[in-house]
Amino acid sequence: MLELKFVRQNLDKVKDSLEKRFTEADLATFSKCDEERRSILLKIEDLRHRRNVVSDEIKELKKAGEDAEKLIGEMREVSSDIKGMDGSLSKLEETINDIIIGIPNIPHPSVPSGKTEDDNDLLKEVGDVPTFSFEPKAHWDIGEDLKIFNFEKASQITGARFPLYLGLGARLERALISFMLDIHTEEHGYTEVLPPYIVNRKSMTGTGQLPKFEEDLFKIEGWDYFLIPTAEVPVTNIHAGDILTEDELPINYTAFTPCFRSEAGSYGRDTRGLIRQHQFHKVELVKFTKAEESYDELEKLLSNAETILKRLGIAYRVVTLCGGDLGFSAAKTYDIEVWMPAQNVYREISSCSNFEDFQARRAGLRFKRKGQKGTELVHTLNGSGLAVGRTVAAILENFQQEDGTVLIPEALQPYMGGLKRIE
RNA sequence: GGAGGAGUGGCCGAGUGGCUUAAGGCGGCGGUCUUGAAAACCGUAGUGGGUCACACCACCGUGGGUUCAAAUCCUACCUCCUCCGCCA
Repeated sequence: MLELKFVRQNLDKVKDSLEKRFTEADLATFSKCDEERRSILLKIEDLRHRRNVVSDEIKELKKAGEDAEKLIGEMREVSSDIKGMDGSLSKLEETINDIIIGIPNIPHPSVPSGKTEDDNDLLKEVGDVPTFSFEPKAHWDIGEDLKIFNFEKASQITGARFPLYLGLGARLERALISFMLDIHTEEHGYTEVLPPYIVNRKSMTGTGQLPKFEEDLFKIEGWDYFLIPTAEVPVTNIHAGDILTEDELPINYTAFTPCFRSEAGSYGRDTRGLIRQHQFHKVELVKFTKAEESYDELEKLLSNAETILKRLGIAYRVVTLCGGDLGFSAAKTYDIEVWMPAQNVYREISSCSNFEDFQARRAGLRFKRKGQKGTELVHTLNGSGLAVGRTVAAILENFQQEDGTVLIPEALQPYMGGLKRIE
């Protein structure tokens, strides 16, 4: 959420931002209600001040044993006036809040303009795209042939877009999770956390999934709880409402969790394989930093996520998302896209974002600077490190052999009990 | 699920209608002393809104209510703790 005062004083910037994102917000209503709110607030505060003063007088009169009925009668009216104005005030505030909570973050100046993913800026390409002497198969065919997953059974158990890993498939998924967590905790200095997989409405609002994107979430019937679409939500909310000290920052967390997404509006897209599922696993990286450090930390975050693909030896590229492709809460996002030989395309496998103080303001994430009065909002960042299912898909496609077997990347072999090949 | 108890500033903790615009302590910050530090002492300091700066307003888990006046009374809800029951 943007600061009320910022929106009031920077309407042009907000308009530019909305244009860059190809989205809209009712700024006219905002301005109108904001003005009204301030004039009413002024009157209310005035009346409250009067009430405070006169209440003191009443106290004194009563103590002196004198009659205070006249003043009490007067105050009775003042109080009822206040109550009436309070009602219209909260209505205005609700309207203002509804608008402001629906305004997306302001993109960082370095964010390229553009409307769709085709307009994203290519930042770099890393690793060699493999060449095959045969027609490479799609990962769902490889996996079904090796009997390491079975999508038909999964949809029999639940429905479309759910995974069922078997044998070495399940083992591969588990190996990758440990592999990723070990690198991030032992080499990159992240603290491992295991958060709840179900969160309340407040947490979802804190990180920006709500109120705008409720249709993308699975809601628990009979509860105001939701399945998490990413570990970002519970992990960022660990410090909701906290006032941290300067020397606690930066805080780096990594968490493995399942993720649940309704994928509303994506019917017919990526219907086969592990790319787009209602349930998938992800190792997430989350950072809390001081404002002046957040963009350096974003570069570190990106490089931490890249390390996983480098160790596995899979080719990828990094793009900077354009304004139109940028997520609601993000000020800047890098996507890591992994090479998928069967489809001959790069597919998103990680998204690394700086939210600046946008989530911090919603969730109340603050810190105190040494020797200074008052508190400051922290900056929050997160990125996938990496999406596990998509990594499995990438391994299967990139390391497939002509005989249908799949070589296991050397770095991963210790996590597979020394196994070198799935056959 | 049943029965009790509790939620107050960064932390601990006092406070049952107006001498509390939240006591006291710890921690923080500034200073005195010291070669330096510690200790001791003095001072300063909650969070947010508002103002050039003051003034002023709000905030004691959350929302309603009573009252001229609410941290304090009523009410609903949330969270935590203890005991009992059930359970991976």
